[in-house]
Amino acid sequence: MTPLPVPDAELLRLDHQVCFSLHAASRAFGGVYRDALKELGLTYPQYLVMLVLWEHGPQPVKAIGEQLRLDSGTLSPLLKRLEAAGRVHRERSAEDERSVTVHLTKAGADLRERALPVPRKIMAATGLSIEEIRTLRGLLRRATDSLDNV
Amino acid sequence: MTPLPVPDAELLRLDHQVCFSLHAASRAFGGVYRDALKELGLTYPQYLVMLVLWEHGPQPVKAIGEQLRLDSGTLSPLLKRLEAAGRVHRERSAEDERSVTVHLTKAGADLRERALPVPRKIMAATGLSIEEIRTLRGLLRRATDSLDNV
DNA sequence: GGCAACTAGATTGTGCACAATCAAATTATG
DNA sequence: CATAATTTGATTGTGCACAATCTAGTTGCC
Repeated sequence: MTPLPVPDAELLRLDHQVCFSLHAASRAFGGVYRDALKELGLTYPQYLVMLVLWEHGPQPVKAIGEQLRLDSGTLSPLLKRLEAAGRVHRERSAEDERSVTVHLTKAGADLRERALPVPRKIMAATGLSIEEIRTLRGLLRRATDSLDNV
Repeated sequence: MTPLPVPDAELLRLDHQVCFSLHAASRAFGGVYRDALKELGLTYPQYLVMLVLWEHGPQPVKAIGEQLRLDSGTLSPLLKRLEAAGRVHRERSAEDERSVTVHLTKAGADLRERALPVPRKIMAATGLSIEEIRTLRGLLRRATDSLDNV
């Protein structure tokens, strides 16, 4: 079968829909997380960093950046704010002095307890089923992998 | 059937996946758009504004903000940059002097021609089929609508 | 050892997102 | 008409994203 040709102008309109949907969704999620995280004193990207540390323990800035695809220009000031807030401690490695290892403080580790109910709130707020969330995550992941290899 | 109970800790890990997927996808799209738009001299959010103007013609800042869910704190400086670049012209309305109408300049309107091939490039770069893109957009839209009503 | 290549972070500068606040204009209401 | 409430943008301040550049430390190779 021959696919129907789609004119450029049509695609421009569809693009409007798609890229806007993603942009809007990203900010809508951000807004709800912002509210949910306010009482924990975390911003959304800070929460991402904490999730990494809660799950995988102390690790260098480099490793955090790779998992979240963030560079040092974003992470350095973010980690300094987390450190100023007493959530983490940064420590230059003894073996390789170029490397800085980020540890949770006691307060940072304790914060995990209060973060536990957050995901359920968010998931409920999306109005999507677990199955749909899996589908969404799968499509996003495939798109991201593909886009990253351009 | 009774759904299996999912422990909080499990959800925290899933949350890691979901919110990170969205965040990463948003930035992955952003990166590819950034490259595609560089030669047009537009940033991604500026492109969103131009899409709105190309599609719906001159309109007040308020209307643009509603369509893109952006407030004046974001739009005001963005529109000033677009105006400085000669893409748009801002004009205070005669009937309601609180309102500022944004018009395309000739250069801004002409830019549409060069933007036409962009969506096809992006769509190809995602590696998703048209059908999958529709599914993705649908899920994002539903989640966004739901999240906005929290 | 000595020098080049590389790596980890930090810094700087631009632009976006959003909350809070303000000014000016318009509309509603008594 | 006069005042209050609302609406539209602009401004300010904080934080994130990212490119470009820099420093310091490490590794490879002769």
